[in-house]
Amino acid sequence: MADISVTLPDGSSRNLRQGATAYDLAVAIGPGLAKAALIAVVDGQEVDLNTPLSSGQQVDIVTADSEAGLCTLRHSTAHVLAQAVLELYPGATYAIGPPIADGFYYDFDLPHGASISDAELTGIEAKMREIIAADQPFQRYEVSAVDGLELFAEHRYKCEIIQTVALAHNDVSAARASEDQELASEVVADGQVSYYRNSESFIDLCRGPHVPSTGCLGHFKLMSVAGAYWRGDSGRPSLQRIYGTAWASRKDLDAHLHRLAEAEKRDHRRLARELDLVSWPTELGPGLAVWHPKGATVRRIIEDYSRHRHSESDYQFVFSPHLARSELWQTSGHLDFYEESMYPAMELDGVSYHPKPMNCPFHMLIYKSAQRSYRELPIRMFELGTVYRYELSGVVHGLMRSRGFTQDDSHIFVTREQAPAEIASLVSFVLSVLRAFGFSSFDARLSTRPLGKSVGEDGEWELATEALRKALEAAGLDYQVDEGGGAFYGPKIDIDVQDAIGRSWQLSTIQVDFQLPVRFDLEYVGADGGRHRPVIIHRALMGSIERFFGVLLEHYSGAFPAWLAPLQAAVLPVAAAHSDYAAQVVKCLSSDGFRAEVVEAQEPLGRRIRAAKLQKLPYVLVVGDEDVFNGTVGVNARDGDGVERGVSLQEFVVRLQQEVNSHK
RNA sequence: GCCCGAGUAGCUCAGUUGGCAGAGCAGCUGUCUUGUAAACAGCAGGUCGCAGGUUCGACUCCUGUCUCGGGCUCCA
Repeated sequence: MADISVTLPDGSSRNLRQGATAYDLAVAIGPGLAKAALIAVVDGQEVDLNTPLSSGQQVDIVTADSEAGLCTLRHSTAHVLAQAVLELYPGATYAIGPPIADGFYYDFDLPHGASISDAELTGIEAKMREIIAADQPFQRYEVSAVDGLELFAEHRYKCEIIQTVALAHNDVSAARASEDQELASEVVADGQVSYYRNSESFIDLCRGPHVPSTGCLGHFKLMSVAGAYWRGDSGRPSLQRIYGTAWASRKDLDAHLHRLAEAEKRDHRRLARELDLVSWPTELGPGLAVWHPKGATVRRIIEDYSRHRHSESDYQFVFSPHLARSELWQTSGHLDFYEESMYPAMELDGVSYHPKPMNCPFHMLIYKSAQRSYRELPIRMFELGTVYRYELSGVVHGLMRSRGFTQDDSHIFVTREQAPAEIASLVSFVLSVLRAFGFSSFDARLSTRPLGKSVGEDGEWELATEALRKALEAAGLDYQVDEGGGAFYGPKIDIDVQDAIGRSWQLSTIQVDFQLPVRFDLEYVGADGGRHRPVIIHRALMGSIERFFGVLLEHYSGAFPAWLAPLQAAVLPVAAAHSDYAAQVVKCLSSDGFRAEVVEAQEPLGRRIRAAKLQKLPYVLVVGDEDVFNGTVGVNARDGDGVERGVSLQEFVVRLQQEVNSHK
């Protein structure tokens, strides 16, 4: 009876009748699996469940438990979204709708440039639920590109995709190098195109696979609507993009929505206001912030720590002005490659000046101020240098993306021979400092030469790129390669940290530069008495102090560890009679270098404690009659459970000191 | 820069066919003198982002503009 045999992931094999599909296999394995099955992976390729199997194939039945299954679920939900929108908005056309992290989106073009408002999402969602309740099958068809063009004749974006794919088929190498890979992956690649039919009236161009029917879907929510350029190109039409999230179960969906709510609570812009750290008066303009005393205290501690670490590691501290003659930026190459991000020139006494977008040229001039010997190298210059960059108005975002920010910027001048070892030690220095701030998970990215927008010789670029690669490998960091993502003057490593809720933030960057030494004609005298060109390594560790502060704020959700907290302890007298003693406690703490304040007994104790808790202070110390008599404090720790009465002041000081020293 | 959305008291937000501007919290004053997450009462607080327009009359409708938010593109 059984006339084909397939292999399962566990290595076992199973016999099936001729013509059996992947779904039949799932049924044969068990009813639970058959019910949960979404797609199959046959010999490494994802296919629909109704795909017939043949003998000798390796078959894996995929459920929503796996990443691939979840992606399919999201992709299929995107199709249902398209079906709903096309039904609800006659004349609308659709572009692409891929799965993304946590969900999916679909891009639409509405007739007469109409737009969809957030309020309309409810109606679209309702229509989607109707489609899901109807349990429509996703049926796959394959046709030639020519037939595809006819089938989707009314949908210009689909036609464009088909044409792109047809073109790619004619010239495979061109397709590989082109930006159209993502589009090509929408359909099959052998000159045929595939599409799916859900109902009489709805088809969508798609490579697939899809879940068997819309009834497999349902745990989703439409999140937002936004503009997006067709194929990500600001020169092309702007489409309406609807974002949604979709999960395998109600529970997963709820958990995701809960995470989003938690993330919103940690938004640094919200916390900055609630904790009185930073504000953005509109009088200043977009992307420009002022630091209030509490925020400034945290910032000062961050900067002092940075100075301390740099000092320990043989950096020399330098300063430079905020402006320089435009010729300097001409020499450095910024006006050729970076001008669109620079604040415009200002004329003074017939001379043109630009505000600085980077600190490097100044450090070049410092290097050049004397004849340098190989004995001096490496020279490591460090500056907390404030730079100004013209960021597009739509991208400024609190402290994370601003128009004025301070870099913890270093330029390290080395010989070619010293470069690899220096880079390797820089990577470990960077990681060590980041760890001191409580980050423990990192991702790195190696960015290579940007074609067309860079200077220098291929050989130099390769050498530098290799040195960076080796440093990453030596540090044991996982990294991805961003082809063409380098700066105009050299390749770079970027290091991202993951915060407490798993989000990634780009902070550190290490960039090798063979160009600036040439542009500024930098030299050193070698052991051979000859003149040689040094190599420069640009390095920002926190990147921008502003962004770093914002990331820390979100990472800790505003509850800074004691060493960073703007106020470490509030001292609360139970009644006015204990006020003098509270002042003594504060004086004692202050004299040991701690940050503490009395909160006088104008308000009931409970209210003052609540206020201190809302400010997320590490410690609230309550002092009453017993404490005055015994020289003790009542300790209410932010992270502890309950309160401790009668702790001697000395004991508390020791405890706080340990906490500060350990950065916990 | 582009698409969409939003700007009402320090903060969070109500405010409909266009007709005198509202609440809670915060602030101030007074009373209360308090032992671990919100005492009580009163007061004050506004060119409804800004500028035009429509209207007898605009927070409300229209236009422009600024700022903010979500995206796109870009990036530390």
